[in-house]
Amino acid sequence: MLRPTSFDVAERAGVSQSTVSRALRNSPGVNAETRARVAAAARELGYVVDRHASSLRLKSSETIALVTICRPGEDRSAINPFYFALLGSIAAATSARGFNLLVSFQESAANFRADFVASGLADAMIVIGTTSNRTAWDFFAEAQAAGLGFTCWGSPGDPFHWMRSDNGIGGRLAAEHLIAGGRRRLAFIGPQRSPQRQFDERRDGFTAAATARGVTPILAEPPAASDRHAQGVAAARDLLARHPDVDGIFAASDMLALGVLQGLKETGRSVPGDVALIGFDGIRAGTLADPALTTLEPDLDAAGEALVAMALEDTGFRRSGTRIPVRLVARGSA
Amino acid sequence: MLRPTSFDVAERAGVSQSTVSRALRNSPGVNAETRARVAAAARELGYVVDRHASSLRLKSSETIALVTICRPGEDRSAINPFYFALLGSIAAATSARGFNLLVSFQESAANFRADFVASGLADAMIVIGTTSNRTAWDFFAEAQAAGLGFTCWGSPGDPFHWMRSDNGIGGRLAAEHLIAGGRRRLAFIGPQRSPQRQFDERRDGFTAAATARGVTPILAEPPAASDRHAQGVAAARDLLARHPDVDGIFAASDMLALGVLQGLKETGRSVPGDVALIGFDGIRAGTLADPALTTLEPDLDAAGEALVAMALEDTGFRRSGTRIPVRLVARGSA
DNA sequence: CTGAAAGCGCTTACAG
DNA sequence: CTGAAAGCGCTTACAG
Repeated sequence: MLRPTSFDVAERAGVSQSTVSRALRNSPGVNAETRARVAAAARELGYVVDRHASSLRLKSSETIALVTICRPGEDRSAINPFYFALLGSIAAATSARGFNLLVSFQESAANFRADFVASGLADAMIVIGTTSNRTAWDFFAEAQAAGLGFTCWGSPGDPFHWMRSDNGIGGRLAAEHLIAGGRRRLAFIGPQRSPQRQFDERRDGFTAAATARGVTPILAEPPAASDRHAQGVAAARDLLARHPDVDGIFAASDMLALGVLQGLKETGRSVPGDVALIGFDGIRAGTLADPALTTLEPDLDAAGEALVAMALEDTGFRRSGTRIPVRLVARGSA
Repeated sequence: MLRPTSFDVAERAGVSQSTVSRALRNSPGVNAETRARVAAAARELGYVVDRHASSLRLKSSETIALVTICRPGEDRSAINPFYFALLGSIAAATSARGFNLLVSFQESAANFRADFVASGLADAMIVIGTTSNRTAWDFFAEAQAAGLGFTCWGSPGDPFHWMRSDNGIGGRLAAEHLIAGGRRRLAFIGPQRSPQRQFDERRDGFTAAATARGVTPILAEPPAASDRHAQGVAAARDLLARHPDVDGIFAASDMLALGVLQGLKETGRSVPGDVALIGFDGIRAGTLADPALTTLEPDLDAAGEALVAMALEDTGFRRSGTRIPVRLVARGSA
């Protein structure tokens, strides 16, 4: 018998198929002794409930679909590790509820898909990933408009149900930390025209806090490049060429900051001696840098839990705009 | 209408439900005009085939389950990035076949699960992840024995259907590269008693090639620590204390190598000046190190494709023991 | 080329 | 507390 059914278990336990179902689902009103006999029969046969039949009947699959948007043509190993970490925390939150996680990496029209809930495969969908793939975000905006709802990390705003870090506070903490360390010639390096609001929020929090302390930061848009790291390298070179006296930099993300770090070294600057540097995201690679990267670290466990909770909320009621707390982790670079 | 069914589409298109099913599945023998009318009706209603009903009927879910074994208590962001990259390439291979990917991170008895295929949720299961969690691998060995088969990356051997890198060749390439660079006092740093064979293979390939060239490498077992990076730091300190004249190190993995790099710097060694260093895995963080890490990089696209292909093979016929090619990527550290 | 009908394996309202 | 039966939404053999 390749795959036993509940009828096979019923026969072995000497009860009806309905009783097997009730016993295995821990429905109330099943005799304890009967329940035990059914459990034993199921174990002996290696019986496992068929999830398709069960989900079809219950109209609920107890699974979350997670879409991670990538850069077109990007190697999978080049995906920003922040998103892998977020994926991991979403997986943890999902499994803590006994849910399954369906994962999909999408980058172009060739593999765009937003119908996981419509097909019954998942009860809710979460979208995370690079902010730089506009085509992808446009696709998901259309999907949302067509009724294929989802919750996302760090979105452009209103049409989406979103969640993001406490970016403004993170920016403020960065400014305070740099100024407390005696830095006065500050710069922010980050995308200024991203479709997503998070970078703007980091910049604005940083600028406001610095300005309040009498410092006006330079704002630097990183040049276009293959990825954030390459952008960081180039941005550091440009910035130092134009403003050789900069002594404190806040980069909008860790990958960008790691590039900036390399760029600084290449232009002969010591970190943190000549220039103090702070990133954002708390990715593991930051701890491996030399010097280790000081960063703003969002509480990823909270993020995963909140994303899953928000996604599972009935479509009618979703609290959009949840903020995930961030903390400054001071390491070697600032 | 919350979720239209094929009956709704049938009514709108003025055909029977069976015709809708045939038209949407591109079954042969459907009039072109009928097919178009059905497609239009489906589009207008936003109809998507219910995958549970479909899978139940077809007895195939077109999904792969991927289990990633973690260290107990390990933070999700601390998972070795090699496994995230492998996850990404498995996702790519899966989606290229039009399959879905169910992802599960497991670390202890609290969340061990191997019944994805038995429950019909997936057509096949792949297991990857840390070699250091023996409890987990024991659990999966039992599952395998109980008939819950799977394909895994870098396994202990015979009871499993496995696939791994061409570790022996990688070890040889490392030895050749170090010796060609003039190094003579070589060491291998890596687990010597791992339940998995991969580290042994890397060591043996390295040792054999070095010995053939008249060099006998020192073999160093890294001390126990929270993760590979921490092990690497400690291992470098130990090794240099005992053998101060070592001038070439091959570390069994990149995370270990990154730790060794830090340990070398802490003991005042320059890399590659005093000591040349080679890792294994090709993780992204290696490119961010200072100096960038020379490494043996497996072809992850091939690995993902092969893992999926092998897992999907009929249970009767599985070619175990496929080898994934590796290439030496020379960067700054050696 | 198309339709009526059986059946995939469950869950649960209904009856006892 | 337990059983017989309906029905979740598909796919496809069978009949026309």
